[in-house]
Amino acid sequence: MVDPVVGAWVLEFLLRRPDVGDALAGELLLALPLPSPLPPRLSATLLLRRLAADLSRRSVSPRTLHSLHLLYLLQSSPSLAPAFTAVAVECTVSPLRLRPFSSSSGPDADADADAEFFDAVNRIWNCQVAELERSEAAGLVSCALREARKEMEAAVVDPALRTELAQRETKEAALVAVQVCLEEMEKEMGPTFLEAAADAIVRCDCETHRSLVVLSDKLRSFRSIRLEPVERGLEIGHPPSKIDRARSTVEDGKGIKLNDRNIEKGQMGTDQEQGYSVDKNTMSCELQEEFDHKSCDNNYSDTPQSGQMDPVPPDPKDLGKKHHDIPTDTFLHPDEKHIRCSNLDANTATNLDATTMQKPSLMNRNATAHTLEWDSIPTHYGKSPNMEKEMDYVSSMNSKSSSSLCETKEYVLRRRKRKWNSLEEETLRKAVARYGAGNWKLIKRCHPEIFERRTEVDLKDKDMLDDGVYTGNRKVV
DNA sequence: GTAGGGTTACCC
DNA sequence: GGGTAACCCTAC
Repeated sequence: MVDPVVGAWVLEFLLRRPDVGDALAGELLLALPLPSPLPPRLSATLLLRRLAADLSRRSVSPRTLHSLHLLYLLQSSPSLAPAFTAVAVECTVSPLRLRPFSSSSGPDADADADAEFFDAVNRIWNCQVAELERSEAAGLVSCALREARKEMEAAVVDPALRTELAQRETKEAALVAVQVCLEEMEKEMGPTFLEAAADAIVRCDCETHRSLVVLSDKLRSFRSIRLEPVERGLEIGHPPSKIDRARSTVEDGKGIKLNDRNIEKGQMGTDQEQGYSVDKNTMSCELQEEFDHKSCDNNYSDTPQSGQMDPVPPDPKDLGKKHHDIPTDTFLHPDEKHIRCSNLDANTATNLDATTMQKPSLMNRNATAHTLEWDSIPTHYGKSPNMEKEMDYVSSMNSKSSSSLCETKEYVLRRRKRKWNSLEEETLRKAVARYGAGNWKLIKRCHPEIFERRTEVDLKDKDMLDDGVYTGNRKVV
């Protein structure tokens, strides 16, 4: 069994080799045992490879933007800010180039392109960039970025400016900026750990030997903190090794895709219903889900190609956080992440009480059930893996205490009823006017603080109520 | 993810 | 007890 720390060294070395293709890199990432979270240096290497892959395909996408942001958090470099600006502009402007040149295509195509542009302006400039300015990554916010933001916002109300932007060579500028950034950052990173070690051995450089020993000790102590519980967990359940899993995936003909999307809702649901959970100290499955959950999932749905490493673009709220420790799963395909999580789940589940395992799904409706309210709202009904931990029961029944009610399984949990305040109502009204009714997910995402305690369905319900579409539960015809 | 309709809690 | 706002479920 390869030591995870050694696995990280080997992977870093191989990823820097130009003759190791993306598909092979993907297999290596999956097959090699690695520390979790990944060491920053390896994370940076992965992100640089991701950027290189984008360049080779001449692709500039929101993922490129996210890679640059993550790189900044890992290793700030002066070349990152210009690249970030150029990529942000290209990601915003690119929908405009889809507008038809001939008028025969009709106004609908124009409107669609404009709508995509408006959405990009909001998502990238109003959310991501605005949040960057308040975050630890504020160094990415240059004068050029501010100027670009003003121009993009001006283009929202100026059709002529949109036409002019559509004709600009923003893609070429972004590719050049990323290329420059890539070259500079690779230069700054210097040789890989293994290369440095090899050099030291060849030159018998005593000082470097000492530093290698110190570094090695540090890495080992890091491993002992983060990985020992995982190793213990793996011993309990005897799951297939990562190499086995990688092999079976290849044999299944699925190939290995390395991207980062949310764990399939259904898959997680199955685990929750079975009462599986993952110890926070053992693995970052829950943290990963939180990381995923906070990610902007709209507009990043382009299918990744096999063998690419695709970190997910961040939620604007997350832009202010340091992601020096990027979980291993950040670079994994959802299928593989699920394999990893479910294996660990199964291991952890062996320690669970049988009664916990048999707990019925909270989503099962019982017509005779009484209702309890709880304070903490899951973002999606029944989806929170920590639902039981988060529950704050508020009994609405005077005859029974909360504790006695909790002991039965016949009670449906219900959120505490909260009246809409004027700020929420006003914000919703404005948001509907701006984005249109029906874009509840977008509206919630653009006002996360105000609608923190509201679900997308709540927004819809409130809007319909205010519009007089229905009164209470009676639809107005 | 959203729409439509059902259920529940709250207020008078 | 009735009206209604808020919440929930489920089909698409």
